[in-house]
Amino acid sequence: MINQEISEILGKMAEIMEFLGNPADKFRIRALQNAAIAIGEASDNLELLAREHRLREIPGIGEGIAKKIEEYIATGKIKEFELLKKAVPKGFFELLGISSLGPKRVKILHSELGISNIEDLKKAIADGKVQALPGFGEKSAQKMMEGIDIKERSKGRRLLGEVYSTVEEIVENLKKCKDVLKIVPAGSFRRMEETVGDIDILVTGKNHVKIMDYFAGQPYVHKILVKGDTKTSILTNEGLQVDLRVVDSNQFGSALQYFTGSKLHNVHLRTFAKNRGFKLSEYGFFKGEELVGSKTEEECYGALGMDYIEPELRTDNGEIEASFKHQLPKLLEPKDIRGDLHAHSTWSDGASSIEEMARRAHEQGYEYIAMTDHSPSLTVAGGLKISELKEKKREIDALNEKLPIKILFGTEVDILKDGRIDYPDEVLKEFDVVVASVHGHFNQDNTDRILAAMENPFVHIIGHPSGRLIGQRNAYPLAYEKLFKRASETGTALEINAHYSRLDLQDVYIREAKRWKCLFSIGSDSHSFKSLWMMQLGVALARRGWAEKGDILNTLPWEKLKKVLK
DNA sequence: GCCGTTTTCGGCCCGACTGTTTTCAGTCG
Repeated sequence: MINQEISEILGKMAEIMEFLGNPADKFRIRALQNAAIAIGEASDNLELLAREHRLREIPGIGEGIAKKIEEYIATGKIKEFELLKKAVPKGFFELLGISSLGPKRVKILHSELGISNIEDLKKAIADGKVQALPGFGEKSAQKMMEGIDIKERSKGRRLLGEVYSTVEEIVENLKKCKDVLKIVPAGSFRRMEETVGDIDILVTGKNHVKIMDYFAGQPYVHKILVKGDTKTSILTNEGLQVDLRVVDSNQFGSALQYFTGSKLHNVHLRTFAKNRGFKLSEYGFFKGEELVGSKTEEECYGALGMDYIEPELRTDNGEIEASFKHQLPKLLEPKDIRGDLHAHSTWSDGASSIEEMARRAHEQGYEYIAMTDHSPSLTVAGGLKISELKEKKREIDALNEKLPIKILFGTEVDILKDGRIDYPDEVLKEFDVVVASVHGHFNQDNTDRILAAMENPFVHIIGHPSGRLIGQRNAYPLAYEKLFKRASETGTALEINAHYSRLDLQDVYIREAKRWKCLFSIGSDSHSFKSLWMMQLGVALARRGWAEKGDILNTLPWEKLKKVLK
């Protein structure tokens, strides 16, 4: 999305300016960095904001950066960036990607040894030239070689759902260390961002050294990157970086607050607090010299006169002000979910039978699960022909007689290229739940197709509305305002697809759609009973979009849901 | 370059770890 592109450019501009090293640019650099992060996490599409001349509503964006953004939207380029790029060696950003190398040292390497890319650097280290530079030594050369190795091994940020079980395993493993009292994963994982760069884990315990030794000695540790009394960083065998921080129990709250971030949330919170005479750090919240909060996060926020802010909201998008005014939403919680409204079975492209799916759903505490197998157009996914539906219905009816959970007769139909649905109305009306999704023609604006689907009285839910696959396929262009308006008018729910590769709608749009009073349904899009747990990711996504229980269809008991769907 | 319960000027979050240093700069989060 355009936000990511612009965020990257602004960040790179800051890096180049640091490289150039003009002292007068010190705070300009910081402003660019702040803006880059703010845009990366902004809950609004920049193109949309620019059109309405509302760019400066994003904290950190002023007149100068707003102009640059408008320039990029209009021309696809930022002139100043094009000029700055000419001032750095070709492999500059590649070199910066190496851990332990920043703009200052890249500059020395370039001016002293003419190093402009990773290959040059490897050679200079092999020749012993880097080690001989003032300020550099044998150790830093070795660090750089390790940094290159890590860069080549790691695949960048990973999907939340892909690291989920790894984090659970590491937490379970750390529990076995008898010096550890409390363990909580922090950072982007706790905020449930769609991707995570590394994993931060916070523990409390008396004997810091023993805990660090225990952690560093585990079989999943491939390499120790940093090891100290309060922080140890390792690389797992799969190339995932895990940072372990140890604090005393009485500092758990302030430390958890700090290590949960986001960076922008913390910077804003500290500035906010500083203006009121407080000083915040991971060791405590202080008013002057007096400690006013440190044991729990509630105590810390409370000391500032604020309500507790849920981790998913800590993106610096108005949550600090809302908390201070006691206007935060009461967020949806996992226990509010009574069923799953999007799941597949062996009837189409799933790996589990309806019975297996239903049994696991019951174990998760659900009252119902909708079995929404594909429709005929999706031949690759074994979509059901009309003639097969009766048999599937009979199976569901039989299972409903013997299982302690209600199985809903559902379907995920295709929205065809012209907006029609690929079952006729007299077939559609037999289903309990109809999810309508776009499964083809991704490279066009699909607003009209989806609007047409919403007009169909038998369509209850628009599945994965934007069609994106994280890191693989961009969302197709959509006029979101039109969709939200019509969804609200027709009572068509928008899906919050919980599958970790989709997470669609995104938090940005959930929040926007909520302003239009749209309804949502959360579906795991599971193709196996083993995937039903992904509902948690969908709940977290909904929370990141400020959604409350009343916004979500599948918080309703079946008897009420049935009426809403009709 | 951004921002405002002290401000349209004068500040800009705070600390750990590392390596190369005799007191600190660079990097990272």
